[in-house]
Amino acid sequence: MELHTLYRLLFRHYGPQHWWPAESPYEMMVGAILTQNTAWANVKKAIANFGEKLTPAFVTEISDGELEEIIRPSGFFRQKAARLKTLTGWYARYRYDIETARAQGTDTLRMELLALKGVGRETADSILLYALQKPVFVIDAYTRRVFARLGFAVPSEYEVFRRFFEENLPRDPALYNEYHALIVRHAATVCRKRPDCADCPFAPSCPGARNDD
DNA sequence: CGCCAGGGCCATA
DNA sequence: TATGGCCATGGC
Repeated sequence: MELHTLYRLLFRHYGPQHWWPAESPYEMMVGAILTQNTAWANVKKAIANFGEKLTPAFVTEISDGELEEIIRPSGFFRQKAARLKTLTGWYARYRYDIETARAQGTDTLRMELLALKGVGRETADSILLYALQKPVFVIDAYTRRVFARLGFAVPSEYEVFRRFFEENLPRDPALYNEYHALIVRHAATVCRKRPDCADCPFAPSCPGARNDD
């Protein structure tokens, strides 16, 4: 089954997902840090704790301790507070302006993000795609799980798996955006809770095997 | 109760 | 390259 065919099945089944759920590019970046190995419900609590003050200036100015208390519900709050400071420091290079950052080349932006302590491949790629609208396909645990279950030989190397998507799909950020969102929607809110896969959009292609992660 | 969630860093072999 | 320990909260 081709990648784009699987995308159409997901889209037909779940419809548009309107990702990333954030009111600004900066809020999106913050969410990318906070959601590291963390349920989104906890991230929402942390983001809500910012109130109307979720801005680069605010995060830069408050103390580490205060920031930690705000994001506490998202877990790993000490390291994540430090990571937010680091990421915001990077954003300052572009005067906290998403269009200024976006004018920079994708490869350069990716290298800069990966150089930050606390920003790994998935976080970097999420920011590149969802905040900067760059054509980068995001790989996460759900992507591996879903495609392993579909019978794909999922590469152990992140970059290899990412290239697989980017080389077999049109170079379209909007498509990558929707595709990844649909994978998460499928894996996190339906497939996981219904092992019987009675209403699986991939049926009968998806064997529904559980020994895949 | 235990399990685990939209990772990443670091030490170790 | 590939594991394993660690970080922490909250929903189920």
